[in-house]
Parts: sequence; structure tokens; C-alpha cells
Amino acid sequence: MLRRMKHNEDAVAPNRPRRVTATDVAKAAGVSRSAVSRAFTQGAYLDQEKKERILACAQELGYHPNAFAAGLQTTQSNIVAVITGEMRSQYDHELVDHLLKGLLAIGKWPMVLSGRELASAPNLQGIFGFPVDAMIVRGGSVDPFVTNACAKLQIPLIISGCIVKAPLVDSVSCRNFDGMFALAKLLAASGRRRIGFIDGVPNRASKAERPAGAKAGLAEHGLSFVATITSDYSYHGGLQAAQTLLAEHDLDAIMCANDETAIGAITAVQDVLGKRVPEDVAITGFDNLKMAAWPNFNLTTVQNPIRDTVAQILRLLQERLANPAKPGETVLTDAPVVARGTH
Amino acid sequence: MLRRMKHNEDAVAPNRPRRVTATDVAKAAGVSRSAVSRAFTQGAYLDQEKKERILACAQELGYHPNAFAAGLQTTQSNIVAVITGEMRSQYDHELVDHLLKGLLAIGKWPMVLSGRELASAPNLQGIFGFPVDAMIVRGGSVDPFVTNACAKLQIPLIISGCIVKAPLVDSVSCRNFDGMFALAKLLAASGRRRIGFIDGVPNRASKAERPAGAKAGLAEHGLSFVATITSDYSYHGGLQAAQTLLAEHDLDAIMCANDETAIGAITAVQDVLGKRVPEDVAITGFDNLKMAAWPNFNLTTVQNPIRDTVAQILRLLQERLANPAKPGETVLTDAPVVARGTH
DNA sequence: ACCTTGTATGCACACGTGTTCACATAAGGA
DNA sequence: TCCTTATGTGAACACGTGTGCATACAAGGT
Repeated sequence: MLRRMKHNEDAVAPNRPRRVTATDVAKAAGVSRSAVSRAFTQGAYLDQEKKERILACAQELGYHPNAFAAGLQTTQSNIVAVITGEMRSQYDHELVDHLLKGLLAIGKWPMVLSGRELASAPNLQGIFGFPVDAMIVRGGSVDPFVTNACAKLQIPLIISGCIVKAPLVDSVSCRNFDGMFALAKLLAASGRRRIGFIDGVPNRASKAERPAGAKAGLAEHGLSFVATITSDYSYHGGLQAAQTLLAEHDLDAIMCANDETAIGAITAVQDVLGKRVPEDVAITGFDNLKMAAWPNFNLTTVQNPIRDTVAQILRLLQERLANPAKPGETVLTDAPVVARGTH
Repeated sequence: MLRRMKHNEDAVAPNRPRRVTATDVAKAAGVSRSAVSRAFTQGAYLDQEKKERILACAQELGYHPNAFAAGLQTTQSNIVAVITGEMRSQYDHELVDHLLKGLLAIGKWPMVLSGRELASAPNLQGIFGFPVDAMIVRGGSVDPFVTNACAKLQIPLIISGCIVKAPLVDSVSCRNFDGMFALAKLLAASGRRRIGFIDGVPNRASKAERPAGAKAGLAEHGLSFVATITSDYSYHGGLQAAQTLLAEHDLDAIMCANDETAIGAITAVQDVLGKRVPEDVAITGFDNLKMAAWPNFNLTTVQNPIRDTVAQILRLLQERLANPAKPGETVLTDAPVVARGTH
């Protein structure tokens, strides 16, 4: 399908124009191709004046060293695959946004794979064709297929949002348990006694740790949840779940698995049921979205620290690239309570 | 710096393990390397039983054809660069999310460049090292450097969010003018007479079209803006701007350049100034974020159609790849008024 | 018997680059 | 003068793949 042709003969109507190549620049500058390569290589022996002439010609012709060809020589491709999962929550967007900017800032090119069904085997196959320097995976979407493939191909794997203990795998997560623990104690200490919990869908990291932390916190005060309901981490889920919960139980507080659920719950309590927050019912979230600080909601929550998390991911990435054989590391970031007006 | 060594000799402690190569698979399956290549090529002559044996060996060894080496032969790399700009607004997140999923769905690998300063020349240089199939740029960040480079290197360029008339450049934008025009008429028709406008920061596409559309709509009813103020498209910007506006003028409606600003303005009117929306002051937005439909806000706005926009971007991409020489196309998507409860 | 057609397979080339190697030149010290 | 060191330079190799080319074999038609 590919027309075979020499460089110097013109194609009649090529489908994609041929890239400007180092040989072209060499010809234009009257030097060898090696010299052109050296002009773009830091610290290579090359006459200063000749180097400037080459770079000028390159600029003129629009030459950029082909990263594919270079990648065949070098051991680093500078491409990092980022598997984001479903991107359902606002928190995911904020985190991924920071992560992508951070990767660019350290000279890595992020290739982003998002969507639920795309995290499954057949769709992910293709990414392993690229010699990526590493893969970064958001917690929700840790498919065993990915773990196995990375282990087999020796691709550094960094997981964010849940803890995975595997030989060479690094992971970063916030202290979900501790955050919820402290938040529950805050509620209990301020006199709440009939407390409910709106959980998220299964298969997420927080599924286990967050409710467990809350339960443990309540237990310290001799309390336990009056009722628990499972929702889907969404605003509408929270809106619905809070109504269901309050229709069946007389609660003076509802803890939610994340901020979006909590904001839905606030709306249900205030606008639908006509009760007051926090006077009648306290509401708490988890994540500390930007929205949580808006005066509309002024949500008492736990901070899921984006900046720290991203910084740790980048640190782990760079350290592992420097030393691929170092043992897998697990980083837990602090998740402090942010006490605002809904408790 | 790179150790020179034959394939079959073992390295002492290689920095990155050598990838499994087609030659390895060939050796394991007892066939020629060409056969391995053909096993992964659709429609190549190859004995069925031999093909299955090769694929089994490949699976066993964890072989994936190296996309870099393949990309040197083929005319398509299947990589698409996506330049997102600052990602300041919620709308940007939603759009980019859909776009990335859409690209994956048609077999393209998105490389994402985000951040304001990264859209400048030096940081963008590197991306031109990759033989990307195309570049997709969000309106806010159309740097002339990018336009020039793409033109010179003959890289297909698709711009979303503003209209750029250039020879081979495609662009998609919604009918900002028409949407605001209709919205302004709606306000005027429902009796509003003292109307203000909160604009966004300059250098964005909507800067020009949205206020112009609104003005034209008011003019049809013999009205014009009582006051205009420039903000930054953000929630806090809207919160502040609405207070300033209402402190200096007696308005019965405020039109905002986007939804986030409008939500800030609603909060200012209701929670800070203690007035009612829409009884005392009507508020309108633009974009129709998911949040705009929440009962908390129930915002009257204009739909900036994400699904259509992404579909058009993908269509333009595929058509241009099929026919690189076709004239640049400009697509305008419909931006219908979404009348809810704040007008 | 011969030609045509379809299938199968290995060799060798080309893609565009980084880097080693051998070699050339120049400067400086003994 | 000779040796050492630093600096430049081009030829050649290697990275891993897709595919054109030549060849081979089998089947079928005349």
C-alpha cells in the first residue's frame, strides 16, 4: 500500500507529505547528517558557527527530529500513559487536570485513556504498542489485565486512589479511613446522635475505607449508623438517597461518601424537604471540591489533597525511572477535616 | 551513553528491559520474522495454522508490535495532539472528556497538552517531534505559533470554540451570537427593561460574539445594556461582578457570558444581597452545564452542545485524514435557549 | 503439456535517527 | 621534534518494523 520511492524523487500526490528530515537539513546547510543530529544533541562536539547555521536551516525548513526514530535509539520515549477511568466525578476532572499539567512540566507527554469500557482488555492492547515510560492509573479502573501486562512488560505502574501491594508497583492514596474517622468524631462531639451514611457504588477504593473510618469514629462515642444506603457518587444520587433515608428514618446527620453526593443531599434536605442545614440535619462530604467552599453550600468535608497527590505521583515516577528496580512504595497523603457550615 | 550490544547477548543490568521483538517471536515459533509481521497484518497471505501458532507465541512472550518502528513505515501514527488551553471552566472539562473518549473510540491516541503557559512556543516545540495525524485546539488557546507550525508542517488543524478562516483549517463553534440573541429577546419579551451584562476576559471566542448577540437581541426591542462589566468566566468573578453591578445600578436582569459566572451572580443576588431570583433580578448564563439543571440553580441559559461539537470534530478529523487537500470547513452548531427558572 | 491464478514464504530494503568508531586537525608541553 | 590532549567530522551500525520482490508450490482450465 505504501509507495516505494527515493527521497529525492517527487511523488505525484502523496497522501501525507513527507516530513523534513535531517538529511534535508544537512543538504541545505552543506554538512553531514551526523552534524545535524549533533546540533540537536546537548554536549556534542560541534563547531559553534556550524551549529548555528544548522539550527537556522532547521528553523527555516521546519525540521524537528522525528521522535519515533529517536525513540528507537533512546531508552526513554517520554510518553506516559494515563488511564483515568470513567471521569464521572468533578474530583476526577480536577485531579487529572493537575496531573496532566504536572507531567508536561517535567517533560513527559501524557497519552490519556478514559472511559469505562476502554479500560478493558481489547481496547487497552494498543497502548502497549507504544514504548511508554510508565503508566499512571486512577484507582477506580485498576483492571487486573493492566497490572499483569505491566508486570510482564516491565512497565512502571503508578496507581492513584487506592493501595495496591505488588512487587514493583507504586501507589498513592489519601488517608480515607483517618479522614472519615475524624469527621465522624466531629459530628458526634457536636451532639449528633442519629446519623446515616450514603455510600458510593462498589468497586471504588473509598468503598471500603471511608465507611469503615466513619464507623470507627462513631464507635469511639458509643454510636453506630442508624441507616446506610448505597448510591453512585453523583449529585442526583445524593438527592435521591437523602430523601429515601429521611423518609424512613429520623436522622440529625448524614455523612456522604463524597462532596457531590453531599451537595445533592443538602439540596434534598433544604429545597425538597424544607428542613434546615445544619440546624435540623447536618451533612458532610469528602474530597473538598472547589464547589464545597462556595457560600451556597459551605460544606463541611474532608480534604482529598490534589496538589499533594499529584506531587507524589510525579516524585514516584521520576524516582522509578531513575531506579526501575527499587521496591514498590506506598504513599498515604493527609486528609484533614475542613469544618465549614453544614455540621 | 547507550550501550551497544547484540540482541542475543545478555546485558548486565539494563536500565530498561529490552522489549520483546518480532524476531524473538519468530524464533520461538520457528518461522521467519516476516511471518510474524504478517500475522499482525490484516489480509496478508499466511497459513492459518501458522498464524495461530505465532499469535500464541506472541501472547506468551507478551509481544506487541512496536508502534514507533511501525510508525516509521506507515503514513499514519494514530496519535492526535489535543491542546486544551487553561481548562478553567467546568465546560472545558466536560467537552475535553467527551472528546478524549471519542478519539479513543475511533482508534486515535490523544496526547493532551494543557495549561496556559504550555501553549507558548518553547513548550510546544516538542510535540512537533511526533508525527501526529492532526492537532485539535480549543478556542481559547489558538496561538499563532501553532497555526503557523501546522501550516508549515502540513499538520491538519481542527479548532473548536472559535472560527478560524485559513486555507486547510477546519473549525467548529456554536452559534454564540444567535444563542445570546434569542436569550436577550426572551428577557425583553418577558418584561425586563434594565439589563446588565457580565462579560468574560478578553482573548476568548465568546468575548466578541456573545455580547454582540445579546446587544442585537435587545436592540430589536429598543433596549440596550444599562451597564457592562468585565469578569473572568469564574464563579467568584460572577459573585463579585454582580455585587458591583447592582451596587451602582438598579437592574432587573443580568446576562452572564457563561454558566459559572451566572451561578456566582445568582448567589450574590440571593445570599449576599437578599433579593429574589427571578422576581427581583433575572439571571441568565451560557453553556448549559450539568449544574445548570440542578434544582438549586435551575438556570435559564443557552446550550453549548458538547455532543454535537465533539461529533463534528471527529467527523472533520476523519474526512480530512481521508482527503488532506479538501478545503477548510467551518461548522456552526445550534445553540438553543434552555428556558428554566431564572428569567 | 502449458499457462494462469491463488497462496505462501524468505530476503532485503527503507523508514529517520543517535552514537560509536576511526580518523583528522590543532594546540600545548617536554 | 614528539607525545598528549582536546576538539571536529563523516562513515557506518543499530533500533524494529512493514512490505515489495522474487520464488515456490498447488490447483484448475485449455
